[in-house]
Amino acid sequence: MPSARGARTVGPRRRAEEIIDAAAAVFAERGYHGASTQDVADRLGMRQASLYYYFPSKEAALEQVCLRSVGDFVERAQAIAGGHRGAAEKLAALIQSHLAPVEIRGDYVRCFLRERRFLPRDSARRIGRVARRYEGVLQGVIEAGIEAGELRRDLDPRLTTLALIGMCNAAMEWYGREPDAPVRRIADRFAVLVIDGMRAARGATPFSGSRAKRSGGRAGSRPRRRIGG
Amino acid sequence: MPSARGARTVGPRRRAEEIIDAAAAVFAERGYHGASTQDVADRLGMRQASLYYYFPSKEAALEQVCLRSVGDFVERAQAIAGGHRGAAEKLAALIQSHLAPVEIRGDYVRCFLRERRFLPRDSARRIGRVARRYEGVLQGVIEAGIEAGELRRDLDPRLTTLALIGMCNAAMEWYGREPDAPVRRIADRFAVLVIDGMRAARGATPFSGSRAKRSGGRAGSRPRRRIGG
DNA sequence: TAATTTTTCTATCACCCGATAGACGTTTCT
DNA sequence: AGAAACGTCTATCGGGTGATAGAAAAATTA
Repeated sequence: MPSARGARTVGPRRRAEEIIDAAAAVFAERGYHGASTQDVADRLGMRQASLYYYFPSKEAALEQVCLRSVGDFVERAQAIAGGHRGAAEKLAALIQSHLAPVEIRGDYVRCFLRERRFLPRDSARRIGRVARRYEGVLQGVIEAGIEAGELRRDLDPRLTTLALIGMCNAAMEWYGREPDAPVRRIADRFAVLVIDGMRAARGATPFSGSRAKRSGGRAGSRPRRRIGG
Repeated sequence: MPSARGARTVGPRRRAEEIIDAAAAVFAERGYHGASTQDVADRLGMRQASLYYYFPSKEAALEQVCLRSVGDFVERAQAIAGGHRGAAEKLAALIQSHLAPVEIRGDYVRCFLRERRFLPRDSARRIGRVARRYEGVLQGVIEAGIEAGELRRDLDPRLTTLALIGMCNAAMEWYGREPDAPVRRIADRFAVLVIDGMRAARGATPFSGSRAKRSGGRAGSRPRRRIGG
């Protein structure tokens, strides 16, 4: 039975992943700069210096965490976007897909969202590219939906994409603290919320008119009443 | 002419605010733990030790930043919520109000959003109370809107509130990097996006059916179909 | 079992960080 | 002008940090 020194509790390549797991957990909890390599080592029951057998630097560990976090996000999104369903359905599926990892990879995702900016320039750029590609997939679905007449023509695809992603990312923060909010439920509610707002109006008049107002009088947007459908 | 030592460039109480400004900027850029008191001092052209004339600790500086960030958020929200307009209008105004500080207080707000969790327990709790009160104001507007029949009855007020806030908070992150996206425009788009999704449907069919597809009879909450109206 | 490789350990370093103490220049008050 | 308060400085300290070097234990291979 292995113990004390040179112990190997698990398979050969598996140990490295355990260490990344620990790093993700610690970074997510205390923040990259707030966490020390000692914290990571403690969580693994090993010595701080031993970590450097697996990683050349703390930054490299963060990079690994972020890379695994980003993982197959893009691929899954592309798979959904490439399907034959309507834009609304695709978006609902994309929301579900975006939110899903919070359960089993919450630490990774949170770490990515909050600590990615501390990566060295090179890896930051590489990861940034992936993120931008992901945004592009979403935006593509929205643009196609507009083109097809399924979504409102006055949508700003870029802002809508960012709104959607931001909303989901925010959920990563409070997920687990909110009672009665499993991923499925959150995803469903989010989908209804924004997708119904994006749908091409059937009979109703969009809220548009009231927006750019406000310059004249008081702060508020005096809304004109909607004409019932 | 004041210079070198003991110089006072500005009024008596004003200096402290300059220092908080610098702290906010530095904390926002590098993160609380990633930023050193030296960084703050550099930005002010003063010595690191001199900061401690104004603040007993780095944590105290962070607390000040967060307190000022939270500022009059709640009051402004309450003012809007207390008005006599409809829920949709109030929400649009709330979005605008929420987003507004990013222009002149971006550093503060970003610092609050990202670094608040590193505050010592006591101040974290105090600030947490403020944040929760703010959420409550928004949620109250939504609940009132539902009650009044202006907003969809099947909205989850809590999740909707969090979605709204999360969407806006996310914008704080990318604001300034997105071209052609002044606050006003973002606020308008966001308002259209979610508020139209929240409105009590007049003719349109909600999206419910297509969502839960993919579950194949899984645990999830089978979304109940809305009865139109 | 002996040799080799893999993994962990001990020991240590150079550095930076937050914080304190006390001197010194500046401003304000009387 | 003299005293008091204010604001900044220099100097320094204890402690934690990321990282390196090399010994040693465990696992693997021959």
